[in-house]
Amino acid sequence: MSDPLSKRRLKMWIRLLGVTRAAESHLREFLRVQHDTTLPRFDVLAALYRRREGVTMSELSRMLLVSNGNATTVVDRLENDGLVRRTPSETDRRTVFVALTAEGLRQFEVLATQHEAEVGRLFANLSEADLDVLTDILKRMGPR
Amino acid sequence: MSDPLSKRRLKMWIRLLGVTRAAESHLREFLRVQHDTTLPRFDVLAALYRRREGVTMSELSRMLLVSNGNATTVVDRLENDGLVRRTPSETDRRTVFVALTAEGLRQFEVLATQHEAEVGRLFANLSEADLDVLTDILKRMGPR
DNA sequence: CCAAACAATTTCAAGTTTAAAATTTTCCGG
DNA sequence: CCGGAAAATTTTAAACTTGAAATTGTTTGG
Repeated sequence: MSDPLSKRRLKMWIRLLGVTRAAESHLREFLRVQHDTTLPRFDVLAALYRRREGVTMSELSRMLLVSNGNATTVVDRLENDGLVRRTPSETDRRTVFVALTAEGLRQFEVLATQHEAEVGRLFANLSEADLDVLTDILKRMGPR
Repeated sequence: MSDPLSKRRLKMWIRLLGVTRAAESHLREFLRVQHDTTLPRFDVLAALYRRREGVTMSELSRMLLVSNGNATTVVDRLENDGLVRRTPSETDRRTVFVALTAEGLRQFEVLATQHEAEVGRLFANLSEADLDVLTDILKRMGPR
C-alpha cells in the first residue's frame, strides 16, 4: 500500500503545478498581447535587471533554472534586438558577460511595472496573512 | 509608487515559480534517468489513466493546459510507441477519443508508483498541517 | 434547404527547451 | 613546462510548445 501522506503530497503537487501553469499561461498571454514579447525574454531581462553589472552565461542559466544552451539562444535573440550586450571577459577568455543595453533597461522598466500590476491582479484574492503563510511554506519547499 | 501589497504578491510569485520549476526539473530528470521517458508523456498518460474510458483531444489539452497542437504531437508519439490508441467517434466524425492501450496502462502503473514516491521525497519536509494550509490557499489561487 | 457560424482536430512555422557533444580556454600536479 | 582534468560556452539533434491557419464536419437561422 502507499503511504497516505505521500498521496497527499502528490495531490498538493498536482494542484501546485496546475496553479503555476495557469498563472504562467496568463502571464505569457499578457506579455504577448500587451507587449509583444515572451516569458523567456522577460525572464532574461529581469535577471539582468537584478544584476545590473552583468552576469556570465552560466550564472544566467543557473538563475533561471534553464540549460546553458537555452540561455544562449534567448540571449542571441535579445542581442539581435539590441536589448542585451555580450562582453568578453578580460581575464578569462572562456567567459562572456551579458548585460542590458540602455534600450533594454528602458524597455524592461516599462515591462516590469505592468507585469507587477498583472501579477497583483492575478493573485488579488491573497491576503497579507495568506502571503505570510505561503511564503514561509515556499521557503521550506525550496532546494535544500 | 507601487502598491506594497502587489510587490509582495510579485515576490511570492517569483518564489512560487522557482519552487515549481525546481521540482519540475527534478521530476523530469527522474523520469528520464530512471524510466527513459519525459514529463509531457507522463502527463498525458496520467490524464488518460484518470479518465480510463478515454477523452477527446480537446478535453485532453484542456486537462493539461496545453495547446491542441501540442497534445496532437505528444499523442502521435505515444501512439507510435503503442501506449495510446485513437478511436474515431461514431456519432461525430470530427472528434477522436484517446485512451491507454493495455501496454500503456501497464507501463503507467509502474511509473505512477515510482513517481508518487519521488514526489513524496521531494516534499518530505511538509507536514500534514503544512499540506492543509497550502491546499487551502492553492484552492483559492485556482482559476476561479 | 443552405450558407454561414461554429466546433474538433491537424498542420504549420517559429521559437523554446533539453541533454549531450564539441570547442576553446584555464588550471594543476608532477 | 606539459598533459590531462575541469570549466565556460556554443552547437547540435530531438522533443516540446505555441498561436494561427487549414481541414473537415456539424449546426442553425433564415
